[in-house]
Amino acid sequence: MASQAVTPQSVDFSKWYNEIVYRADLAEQSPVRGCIIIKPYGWEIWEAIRNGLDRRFKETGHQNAYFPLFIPESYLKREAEHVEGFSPELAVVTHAGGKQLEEPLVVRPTSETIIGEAFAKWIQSYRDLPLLMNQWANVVRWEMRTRPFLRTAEFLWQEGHTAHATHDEAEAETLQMLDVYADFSITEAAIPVVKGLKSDNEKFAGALRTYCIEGMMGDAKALQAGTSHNLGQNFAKAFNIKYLSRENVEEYCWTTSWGMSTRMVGAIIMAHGDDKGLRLPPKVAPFQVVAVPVYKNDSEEGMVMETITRLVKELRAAGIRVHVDNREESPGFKYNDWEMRGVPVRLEIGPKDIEKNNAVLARRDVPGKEGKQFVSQEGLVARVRDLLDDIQANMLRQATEFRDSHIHDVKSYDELKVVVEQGGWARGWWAGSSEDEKRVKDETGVTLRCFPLEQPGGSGICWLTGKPAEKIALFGKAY
RNA sequence: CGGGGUGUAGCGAAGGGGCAUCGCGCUGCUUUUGGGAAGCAGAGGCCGCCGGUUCAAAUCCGGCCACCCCGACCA
Repeated sequence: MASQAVTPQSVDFSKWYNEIVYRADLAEQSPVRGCIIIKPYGWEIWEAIRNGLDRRFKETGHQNAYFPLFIPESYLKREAEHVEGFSPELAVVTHAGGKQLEEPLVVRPTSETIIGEAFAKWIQSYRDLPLLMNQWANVVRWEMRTRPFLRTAEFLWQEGHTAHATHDEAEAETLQMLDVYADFSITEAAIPVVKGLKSDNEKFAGALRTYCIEGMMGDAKALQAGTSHNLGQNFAKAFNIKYLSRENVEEYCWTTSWGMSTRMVGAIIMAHGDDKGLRLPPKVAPFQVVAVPVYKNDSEEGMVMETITRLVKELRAAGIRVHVDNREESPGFKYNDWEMRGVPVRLEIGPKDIEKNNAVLARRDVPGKEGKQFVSQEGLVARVRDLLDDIQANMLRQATEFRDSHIHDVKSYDELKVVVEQGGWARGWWAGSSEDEKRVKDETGVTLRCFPLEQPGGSGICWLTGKPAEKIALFGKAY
């Protein structure tokens, strides 16, 4: 009866996830395998993510621009590691205008190369640095296995691209944007992500270092929700991005790139959903409040709708996103429907409430009668606003508690295997090679998610190799 | 690309040579409505595609295509 925050035991996520995406009307399948049609309700969640990020980008001095969808194949080939990393998943255009093209065009899987080409022209002097750009775009990666939002053949994202005079400036930028992602995830998406450094195995093709934020989903699996790369001088050298220094010496730039995608919509679904459906954090919810009228006949309908219209007007004037559900369905149906769609607060108004000048508020994050309260219509706006804040904070708290109770310290391979069995992340001292990582993946299915930036200090013994280790690493199953 | 499976109404399924079926959903009307309502009347089909066998094919045979699940890639 009572609906709990999701645990691996309560929901079969593989079935739950797709069903919820489609039933909640976030998206539907497209004629092309692995692509999705994002429907209005899903799009508005993405827009909330977009707005949250874009505001932060402006605050950190980045400008938006747009670069072409098509990239000459030869561009990709200029950075050896980059082309090797992306080749298997490229979509390539060979014909256009009724003719075979002289050089095939790649549909961008990411834009480092074409933006690098532009940067090379734009940057002459140290006075042009740093160059801080961002673009909102779609990219295509022909993945073998896809899931709506979490991994689609085409996805939407923002990709930031910057150029700097020194390694340290580029590194500072990389870490700053990682902080931006973490701040957004925690304060708006209510997902307590871990900031970390990727291993060489998992880093971006062509990068010096890749940082990431990892979130724990409701099934205790890990999802990389954003990445920030320090590209070193690799792309600068491949694309000839040079500047003349104050000392009149020609130098290669240091570049960065960073991105967050529509995968974040999937992260919000997976991190917060329960067995009744979605639970959306108020800050990203398309509708923060849904008003459900309750009435028996036309005269009651008139009275109820009059009250609702008045209250909704007040709520909207206070900047709260409200939807009025006046469909010809039973109230019970609507309650379940909006719970499934994850609306944080439901406002019920019926004749009995109007008699007492009351309203009913039900919160999505607290299940059943516990979450339902009868309140006066006086001061409703302030009450709803407080309630939304409380829900936002409570959802972050729930997700944090869930995450922390599913991270386990391990000192041996056997202990790690127990964690894999139970579900969760294993945290332990790590001093292993890429081959060791691959072996662990083959044998258990878990991968090295990241080296968290917050390290306890000191040193220890690697749980696999027994070698002295300087760093703690997180291992977990990934999406 | 390997192994397994499925294609019949918008969705989910039954039917295995002889009128194209059922449930949900959809449309209309009526009664309902404080936690997923009910009755009546309707609409909706290239039975994945191409070929073969047959008086007759959704059904049997051959080929093809698409999609799903499990492995190798990934924001």
